[in-house]
Amino acid sequence: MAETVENATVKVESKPVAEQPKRWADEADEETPEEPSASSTSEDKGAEELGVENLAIDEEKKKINKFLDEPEDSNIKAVTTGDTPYTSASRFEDLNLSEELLKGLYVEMKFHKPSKIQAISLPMILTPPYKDLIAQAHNGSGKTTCFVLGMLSRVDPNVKAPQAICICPTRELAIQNLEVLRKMGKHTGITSEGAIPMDSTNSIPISKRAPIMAQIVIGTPGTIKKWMSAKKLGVSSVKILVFDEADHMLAEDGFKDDSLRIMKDIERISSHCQVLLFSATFNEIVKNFVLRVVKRDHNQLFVKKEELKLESVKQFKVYVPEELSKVLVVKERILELGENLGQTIIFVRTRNGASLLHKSLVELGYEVTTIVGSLRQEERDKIVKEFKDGLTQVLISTDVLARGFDQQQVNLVINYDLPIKHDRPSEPDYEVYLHRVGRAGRFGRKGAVFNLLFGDRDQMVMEKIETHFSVTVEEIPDWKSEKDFKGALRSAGLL
DNA sequence: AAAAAAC
Repeated sequence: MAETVENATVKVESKPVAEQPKRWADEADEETPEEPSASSTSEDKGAEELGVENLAIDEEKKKINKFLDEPEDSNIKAVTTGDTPYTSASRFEDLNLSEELLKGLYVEMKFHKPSKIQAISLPMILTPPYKDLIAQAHNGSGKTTCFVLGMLSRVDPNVKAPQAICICPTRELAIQNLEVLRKMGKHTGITSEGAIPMDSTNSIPISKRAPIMAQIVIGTPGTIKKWMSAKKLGVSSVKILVFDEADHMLAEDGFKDDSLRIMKDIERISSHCQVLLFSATFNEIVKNFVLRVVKRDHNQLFVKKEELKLESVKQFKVYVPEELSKVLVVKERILELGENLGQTIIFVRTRNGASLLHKSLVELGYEVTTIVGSLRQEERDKIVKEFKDGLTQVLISTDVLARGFDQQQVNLVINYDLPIKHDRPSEPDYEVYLHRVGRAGRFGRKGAVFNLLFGDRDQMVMEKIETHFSVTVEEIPDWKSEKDFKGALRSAGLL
């Protein structure tokens, strides 16, 4: 009951309604609360229902935390091992944060209260004995705040040495996380540094640099590894190690080797290092591996894959008669209609595809920018900055931006190509699909995804995606009909 | 017939 009152006060804001970001906290008000009986079942029964029996945790110590004070948490399942009790934090004040950090949260970040995942995970992160944590939560639900706040809070401001390291899959994500960290930690005086590849022109080789003194380091695996082996990044004081997009960081075809190497090197030198693994996705294979990577006594938060889709983002599919028709759909339907709907990201499968689409749209008179990993570093930074500053409306991207990229004005995502497994092109890459969808609808905002489909393979891949996430993706009957597209945007709440 | 990082 207290929740309701609090939410009501939270909603008072001076911003005009149209601009006001929709928060998960608001979304929760509209959900039907979980039936009381469901949360009062015995623990054993609860464990079965939650599907934790196949998780590699100490059976004797297994314990389910239901967080009864947060009924809207019904779709995040918490499993703790050991006897440490955790209480969900309904307010940031419940977390013993410093005044400086609270100021960062309220004044700089303009947060009111923890989101679901923050309420559950932060006590787990911040309570001794600082157990490892594997945390899954919806796209745009505020995972970054969990680990950034975790790092800022656990760092001792008086120790002038690296104490927290965060590893991300792309330089864009590392930069973004560093920006969040600096904003949130503005009043704390805690120092930070980005360990990301630089253009050779304006960078000093690491061998000639002084050792890193920053208290928090956020970067990409290659550069972190390089700094460590060059003995410029000392890890003896590191007490918290974060993997953002952890499923990808520990996937066989991701950064598994680098990540394990870094983790082992740190844990060998720094004895009590807490490891945090965050992502919106953990497929079964990665999940099973990840559970073996963390220490025996750890905490877990997972979401069922059927519940991962974002309710606020409506998905559509449209069949086109030939591959080339996709350009026309983008141009004549989506871009012309989408002009005033916020920003758009168009995902393509290959760098070459990105370049071809870019040329076509520019020839047709559209202003678009394109980002791929092969661009020069400063060029990448410029394109991302322009998009984040709202100077560009439409961004073509490979999967370099599929994960984590946070731009609240993105309302439209176009899958120009569906994400597929590179070794089995008839198999969708479900995780990438979900991450791409998650670029729209940040923090519960409205959004739409258009999947452009050509041929039997696309149809099959799309069907598999629908089955996997138990979602029906509405078909737009006629790719040439402006009316159909308008109807779609209207039903997505964008028009 | 991939993208990412970085060698």
